[in-house]
Amino acid sequence: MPVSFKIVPNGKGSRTAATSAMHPYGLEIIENCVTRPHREDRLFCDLSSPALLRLSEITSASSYPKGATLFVEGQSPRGVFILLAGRVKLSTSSIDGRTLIVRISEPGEVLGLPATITGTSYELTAAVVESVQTNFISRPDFLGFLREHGEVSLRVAQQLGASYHAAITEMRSIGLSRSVGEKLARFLLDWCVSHGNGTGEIRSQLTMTHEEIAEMIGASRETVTRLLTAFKKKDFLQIKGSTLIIRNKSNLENFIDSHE
Amino acid sequence: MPVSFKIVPNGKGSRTAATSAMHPYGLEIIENCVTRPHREDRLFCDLSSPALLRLSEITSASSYPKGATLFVEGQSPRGVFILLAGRVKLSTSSIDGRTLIVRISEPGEVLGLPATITGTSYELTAAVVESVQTNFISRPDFLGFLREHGEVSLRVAQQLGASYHAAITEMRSIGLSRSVGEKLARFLLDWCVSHGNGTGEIRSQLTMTHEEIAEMIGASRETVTRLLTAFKKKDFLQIKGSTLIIRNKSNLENFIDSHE
DNA sequence: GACATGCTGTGATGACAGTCACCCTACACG
DNA sequence: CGTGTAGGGTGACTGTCATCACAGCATGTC
Repeated sequence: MPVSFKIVPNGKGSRTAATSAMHPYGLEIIENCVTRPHREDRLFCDLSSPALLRLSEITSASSYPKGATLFVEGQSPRGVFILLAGRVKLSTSSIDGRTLIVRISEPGEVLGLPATITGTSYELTAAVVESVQTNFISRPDFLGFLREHGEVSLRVAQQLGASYHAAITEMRSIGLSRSVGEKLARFLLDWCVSHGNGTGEIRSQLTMTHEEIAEMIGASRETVTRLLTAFKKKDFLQIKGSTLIIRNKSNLENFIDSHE
Repeated sequence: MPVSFKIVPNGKGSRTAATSAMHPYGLEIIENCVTRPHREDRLFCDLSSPALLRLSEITSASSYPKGATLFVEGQSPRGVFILLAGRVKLSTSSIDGRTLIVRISEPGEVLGLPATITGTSYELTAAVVESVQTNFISRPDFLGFLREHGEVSLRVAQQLGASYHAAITEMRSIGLSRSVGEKLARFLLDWCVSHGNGTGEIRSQLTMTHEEIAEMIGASRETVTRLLTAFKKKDFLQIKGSTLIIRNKSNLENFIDSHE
């Protein structure tokens, strides 16, 4: 299967266009890399041409519908998935079905990297929430590639470092909050930073159900509902359809600080 | 100052044989380090001699007394610390002084790696709890070393992957437990796995105060005290001085499962 | 249209655990 | 030897939040 690797020159590139645009084939991550510098997706930008060539040989594209799972917690690692389009929910769960959503991955991210590198089982389950297109690289191919092209290992390490950082931040939020309200407020502010429209704006699409939010912050669905209405009453925010508008960011921040 | 790097020979792999057998594709790092599978300290075993030589040039030894801090959360990364002796508490804290202990590091581990690799600020604070000896490598030296010796980057990546894995496990435990009792039980069982005497024994030194345990599992000191006495009453465990004896491991495990 | 299904909103209830308050012991240290 | 400090133990009280239960309100589907 022919796979092309575009190297996109530095450009402005509206962020919304980047995400909504479809990525039929190839590692257009490169494009995302340039337009969205803060994402953890620099794995394969700017490689030497032999490396890119080899990469194209070991990469295979595939798509998955909503509801599919790329891999399951505990499985031994088959390889890495480079997310080209769609969104994937990374979660872990206990025996009784309680679930903790660790992250919602977006195009440009690489999934399954830690497990593939270390050889230990996948630590999370990757479930498709919006149908996705991926480039897959099998573990043997990937490890071979890293050995041949040492430069890439460093990138991989950086990527893993960033993931670690994110995990610690998440732990802070879950472990150090006094109340669920605090966690929710933190979550909403974080969400607007990463999914807002660029300039630190306060309006963004909230594409999750209350249930899912609850699973992200470790609370019950009802509590999330109640807290959201409480925030609305206090005029911290507004919700129109799936659009979340933070009306009073500093109040929300104060709310966090006041109880901590 | 002369610095020696011990190269650990292949050990007899008892129950770890299963895991190490799953890596047929080279990258023998994991296999090489069969002896203590749970420690993340493989970074510099078995390097080529030029690499070792270079490493000795950029490494500087230093010691710190109890109470000292190697680095503080939020600082920009100066470099990595290789822990030779002593123990270090890795924690994060909120503005009001509440603290979450993420990990107690032991000899062989490398501290500050994610921040040094990514260039972002240290995500944790490293405080000495038992006076330590370290080998320090400054960030520029370390990055230069990685560029020169590509093989090492892969090890670094594996180390980071392992750290990520540990962080996720920690998050699971904190985020998915229904009660504090559950978290404590999990913590105690984990502790005995990593600090027990080898063969999965059920007796180990518990070198932390109730306060510190509380900070590890995100609970209050009083609750930890009460739960420990409750566990004693139920004859799950015994505490003599600083020795913890799990008297009934399966009961403790059942206790976890029953409420989950 | 009838029906099922998924999401949101809300009340009542109760348990868990954090907080405050205090006491006790051990141990270091002048 | 007294005194200070760090750690452990316990009771009383209270707030938060999970749980159950059910009721609206969309959406899709037959």
